[in-house]
Amino acid sequence: MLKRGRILIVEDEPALMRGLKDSFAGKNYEVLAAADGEAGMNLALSASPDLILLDIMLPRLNGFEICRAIREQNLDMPILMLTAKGQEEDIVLGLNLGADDYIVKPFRLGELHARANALLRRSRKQADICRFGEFELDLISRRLYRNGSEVELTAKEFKLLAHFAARPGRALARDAILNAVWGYSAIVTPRSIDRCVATLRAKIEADPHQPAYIQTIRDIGYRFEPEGRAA
Amino acid sequence: MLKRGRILIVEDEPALMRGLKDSFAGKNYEVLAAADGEAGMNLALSASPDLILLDIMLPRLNGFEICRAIREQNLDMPILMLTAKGQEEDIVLGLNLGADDYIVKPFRLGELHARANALLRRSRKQADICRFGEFELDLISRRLYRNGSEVELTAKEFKLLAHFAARPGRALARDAILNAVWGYSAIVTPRSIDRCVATLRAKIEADPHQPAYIQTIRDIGYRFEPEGRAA
DNA sequence: CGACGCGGTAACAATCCGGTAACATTGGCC
DNA sequence: GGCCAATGTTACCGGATTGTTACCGCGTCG
Repeated sequence: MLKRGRILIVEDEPALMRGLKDSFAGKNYEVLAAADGEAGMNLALSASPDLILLDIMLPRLNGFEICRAIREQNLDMPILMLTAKGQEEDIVLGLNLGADDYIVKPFRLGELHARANALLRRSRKQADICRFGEFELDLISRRLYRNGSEVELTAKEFKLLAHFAARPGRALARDAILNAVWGYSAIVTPRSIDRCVATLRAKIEADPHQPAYIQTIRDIGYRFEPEGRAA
Repeated sequence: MLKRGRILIVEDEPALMRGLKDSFAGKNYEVLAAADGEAGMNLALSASPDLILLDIMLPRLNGFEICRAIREQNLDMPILMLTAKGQEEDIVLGLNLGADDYIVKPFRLGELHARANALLRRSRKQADICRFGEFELDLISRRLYRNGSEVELTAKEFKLLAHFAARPGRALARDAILNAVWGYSAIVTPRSIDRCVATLRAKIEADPHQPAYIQTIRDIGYRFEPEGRAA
């Protein structure tokens, strides 16, 4: 059955963790769990969840540090802080570090779900089908069509193109792309990205030497132009 | 002075309205105010604010109805509900109707600001454009347009121009520019900056010998005049 | 077990800044 | 008006960055 989204829960108290896990799993979310800060950080970076529920007082690495580290990596999944620390300074600090919402224990489960949904709703902006030029990228069936006929993509190519298509017109830094598509821990040459872009261009560009969709910005990275190059 | 964003406050209690207005205006937001639901709805539709602070119990049209109506119009500015109704059902209802956050009176002003900032931060990522003269500098797509047609810039030129555009009308010392644009540790001739300014002028000035935008201040550095030279 | 395809690295080629140097010009100051 | 310092201008070169090709390891599937 199709999941509504992947949620990472970082919480060290076993009872609460179990409750959260069950309640979100019961609502048909895919749940990832981490009981300490380091494990949470690793999962956040490697599993690219759609939402993170983040406790603050955690062993090894606290929630504030995790939050800042995630944002420094240019990852922008929503973060909902979930903690007993209800002082205004803590709330302000958490939100300023890049959290999107902050809820104080003890909380009502219904409210938590509603807040989680609100965050997911907003980030889920991305439609299931992206159209650009004469192409259709179907994120559900993971297929790309050009004027109705399929263009076969490899897994990496698809992920990269989906990343591009979700960020039309924006200048994307090479390292940000590497983080998002390859994962933070991937130890790959910066050249891998060129290579993947090259194969993608070969498949979607009319003239790969004059790319209309995937433009390179020297010294920066790439930019995806859904309407093709205006020039 | 450049505003950080346009906020619409819909609140019927005059004292609270005044407090909110002052506190946001003091933080350099542009504030729109509405004292009843209908006025709020009209402003939401016509003024396209970047954020709406929405009371629920309002004369004429309540906050829930406004929220739903806005979302039905496919407007997606963030909505922060701000109300004395702290029952879980109300919170869940508000969030499910399309609100992005919900804060219960009495609230702490610092928390409200932090939450408003968090919402703006997320939605603001969409556009960051500096205008000057007939130019538009898009910091997101990293492009410069003159009357709609693109002017190609190199990485250094772009960085330099962005630096200028962010500091309109100010005399900028040469070494300060070097620090900011080249980096504190760059070991370059002071002439590099002239060179880069020269290429920039060649691209944006009508007559590079009579620069209107990038003026040199002898013995000091340069000054960027967004409206062109008054003389 | 072999073939194949994906995805990565390495090596090479082409390009493109961007820095320096050298010279021209300007402007201030006496 | 002339000298000097600061800036504009031009030409050139080196190196970093990206495109491209070739190759290889690994997992999958027949």
